[in-house]
Amino acid sequence: MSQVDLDTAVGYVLRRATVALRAAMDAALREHDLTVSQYSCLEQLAHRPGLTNTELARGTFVSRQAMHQLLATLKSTDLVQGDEGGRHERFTLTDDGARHLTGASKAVAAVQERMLTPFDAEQRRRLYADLVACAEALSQQ
Amino acid sequence: MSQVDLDTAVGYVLRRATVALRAAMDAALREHDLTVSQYSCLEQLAHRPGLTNTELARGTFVSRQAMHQLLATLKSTDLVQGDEGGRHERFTLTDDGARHLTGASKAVAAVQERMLTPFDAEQRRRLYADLVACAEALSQQ
DNA sequence: TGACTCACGTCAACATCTTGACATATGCTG
DNA sequence: CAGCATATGTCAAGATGTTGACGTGAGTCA
Repeated sequence: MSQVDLDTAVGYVLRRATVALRAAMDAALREHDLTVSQYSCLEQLAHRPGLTNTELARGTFVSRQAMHQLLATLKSTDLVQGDEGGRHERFTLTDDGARHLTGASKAVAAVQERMLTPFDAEQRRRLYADLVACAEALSQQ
Repeated sequence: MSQVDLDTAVGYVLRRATVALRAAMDAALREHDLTVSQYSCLEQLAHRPGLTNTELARGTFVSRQAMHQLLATLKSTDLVQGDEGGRHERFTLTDDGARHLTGASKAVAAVQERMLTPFDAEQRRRLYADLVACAEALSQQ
C-alpha cells in the first residue's frame, strides 16, 4: 500500500513542481510582456527558425489550434514573421522578437537555476534523464 | 552553454512529462466519467475527509474559485456532500463518490505504474525527493 | 489518371482556469 | 472595545486551451 501511495505521490509532486515552475516563470516573464507559451514559442524559433505552425505546436505540447492563435498574437505584435513561400507558412523571429527573447531567456534561466539550486551537475543530468524516461514510458502504446 | 541548455531543458522535459501524464490520466479517467481535477479532489477527500473549499484548492494546486465550481459540479452529481455546520462548509465523499473513486484510483494507479516502469523502488524514492526539492527551491522567496 | 489517405491550416463552440472584486467572519492589537 | 489585517466564500469577466469539423494540398497505389 505504501507502494501505491508512492506511485500516486510521484504524479502529485510532478504536478506540484510543474505548477511552481509555471508560476515562477509567469512572474519572471511578466516584466518582459510575454506569457510562458509565447516564450516557449519564441525559444523554439530561436533554436530552429523556419518551423511551421504544427511543428511549433508539437514542440510546445499544445494543439495546433492553440499555436495558431498564439502565432496570430505574436505576428500582430511583430515578434515573429511568417514566410508565405511554400504550402505551409514558415515562421522566424523578427529583430524585435529576438531582442525580447534575449532578455526573457535570462529571466527564465534565472528561475530554472533557482529551481535546480539543490542539485549538482550530475544530479541535474539524472533528473533530466528520469523525466525523459517518464514521458517515454507513458508514450509507449 | 551546455549548462544553460540543460537548465532550460529540465523545465522542458518537466513540462513534457506533465503533459504526457495528464493526457494518460485523462484517457484513463474518461471511462469513469471523471476529469483529472475532479479525481484529484475526490482523492483528497478520501484521505482527509472534512476539508474546506480553500484547503482542497491548495491541495490540488488550483485557485479557490476553480475549486468552488468544481465542487458545485461534484455536488450536483452527488459524488460529494457538504456539511453546512460551522462557518466554513466541510466536504466529504458520498457513498457513490467513494464507489466511483475506487475504480478511478485503480485506473490512475495503472497509469502511474506505467510511467514508473523504468524505475526500481529506490529510483522512485529519489525521483520523488528530487521533485519535492524542485518545488521547494522555487517556493523560496 | 483517379481514388484514397493523410497532414495541415483554420473557424467555431465549449470547457477550464485565472484574476479581480466584494462581502463577511475571524483574530490580533492598541 | 474599536480598528485593522487576514482568510474565506462567492460572483463576474476574461484569457487560454481543447475538441470537433471542414476544406485543401500532397503523397500513394491500383
